[in-house]
Amino acid sequence: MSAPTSDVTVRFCPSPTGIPHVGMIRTALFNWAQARHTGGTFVFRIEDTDAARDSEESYAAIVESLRWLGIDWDEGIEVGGPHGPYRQSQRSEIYADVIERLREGGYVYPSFSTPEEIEARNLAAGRPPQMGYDNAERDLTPEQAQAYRAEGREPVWRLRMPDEDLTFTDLIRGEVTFKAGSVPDYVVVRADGKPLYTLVNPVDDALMGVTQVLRGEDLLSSTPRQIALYRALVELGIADRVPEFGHMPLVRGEGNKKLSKRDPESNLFHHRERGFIPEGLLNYLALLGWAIGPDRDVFTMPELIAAFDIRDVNPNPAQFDLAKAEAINAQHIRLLAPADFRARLVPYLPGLLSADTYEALTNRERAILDAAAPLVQERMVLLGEAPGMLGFLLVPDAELVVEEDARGTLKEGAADVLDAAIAALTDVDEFTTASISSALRLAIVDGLGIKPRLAFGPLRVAVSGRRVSPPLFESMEILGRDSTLARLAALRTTL
RNA sequence: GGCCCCAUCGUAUAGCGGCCUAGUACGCCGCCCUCUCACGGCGGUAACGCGGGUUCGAAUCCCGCUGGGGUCACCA
Repeated sequence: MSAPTSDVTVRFCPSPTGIPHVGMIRTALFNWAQARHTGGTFVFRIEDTDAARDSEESYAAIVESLRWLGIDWDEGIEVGGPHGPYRQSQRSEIYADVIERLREGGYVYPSFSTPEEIEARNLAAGRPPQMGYDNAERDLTPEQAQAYRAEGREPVWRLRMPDEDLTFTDLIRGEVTFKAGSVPDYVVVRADGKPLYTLVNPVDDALMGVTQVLRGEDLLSSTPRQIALYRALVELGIADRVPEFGHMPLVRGEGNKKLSKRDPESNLFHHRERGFIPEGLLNYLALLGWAIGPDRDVFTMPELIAAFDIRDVNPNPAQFDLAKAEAINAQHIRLLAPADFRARLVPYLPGLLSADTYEALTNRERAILDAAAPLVQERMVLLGEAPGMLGFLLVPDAELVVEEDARGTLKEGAADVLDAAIAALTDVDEFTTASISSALRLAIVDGLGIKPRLAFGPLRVAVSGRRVSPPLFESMEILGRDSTLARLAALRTTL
């Protein structure tokens, strides 16, 4: 967020409906990366022109998402800038003025047909009903318009589309041409006078100096309409130029449909709750359509910024693969500095800790985390695994739950093993990992002649209540002698 | 249906005319390490949709086909 060193301006302009979607975040990420790579400006605008669907909750969630991920913006909501306001719901006067100029210039015309009438005309003419508007009112006379108004009809306003082929060079796909006549004149102003996305999006891009429009492929087919409007804005002196466009591939879900908003995997917060860290999720999302190099797929955001160029993005759709995402996340968890990792664990241990930040914890809690975090850092894929991995260290002995599948692993000799362990650990001088290890090996492996693999299973179950746990001797050291012995004895009495 | 986009292992990708008997990562399958699980190490499985061109030479360029996707609102 320093002064721009290039005139590249990109923007992220979601409409605040629903929960933040990973595809939407990927769009924000690529725009941000493009701005940061080029030294340009990243604008964050909100397209809330649909009062029926927009919500403040959604707005807040989107802002929170970007903040959590560390995607910052130079201009836009909350931070302001020279082209504000950045919420379209607050820009009505601006649009009213543009609409007036569009009318005066004859770029838009009133259209009185209802959707039903349009469909009826298509049917009557033997055209498929999906063909849409037939441009029937392009040349309505003032008298005809007056007649409609006399019937009490309020028109929508449509932009006159050019009658020739429309071509542009997509930054990701190269040259794209739409055939003349394939895009009908479209509505830019509702009957109630309120502008639509089709108008405000290009208008704001123009006013905010956007030079590259980078968005999802789902908007590719609306590009000719935007370019047509843009040309009008240029002629009216409202825009200096038509921006470049780049259409990013869609993020697909299982199968090959677009990742649905209904799918939990599309929900950014779902991933956060499960314990994705920003570094991991962002890295994975960047991999959907982009690669940093031939034999590498783990990288940091500074590395992404250094290497990113929207022109290198793949045009083909990418499937969201949770397993791969988790693997990438696991790698980033391992890359975290130990203290950083430890601190991030805290919010994922609700109910097991007395506070939700490391600093606010008790000394004992901090000591446990200090010792235990390094033991689990390379065993975790998601921070949400923390309660399962560390819970036994934070719970009073009496409240330890021995899980059924863990108890199920106990064999005949378990009681003898526990007895031998209790005896050995009672006598051991220093209750440290090294001495615990040697004492137990001496007593059980050597003493009872039981293979290590079988010797420590019952102890693990007794101490952690689970089949899988952090390293056993280290865990015992953290618990301390009293707690360890209490747990061994507790399990012993149930055999 | 019209328009538009896309096409390399199951997935994400590298490849931008010869370095490709196609590389990497995830996944999967073995083996090693090992107190569990991970980590790490070693090995394996697996792809250029099809057909025509262009070229000395094509995964790479062109055309067609096939397949998939997106979009056709007074939503964005």
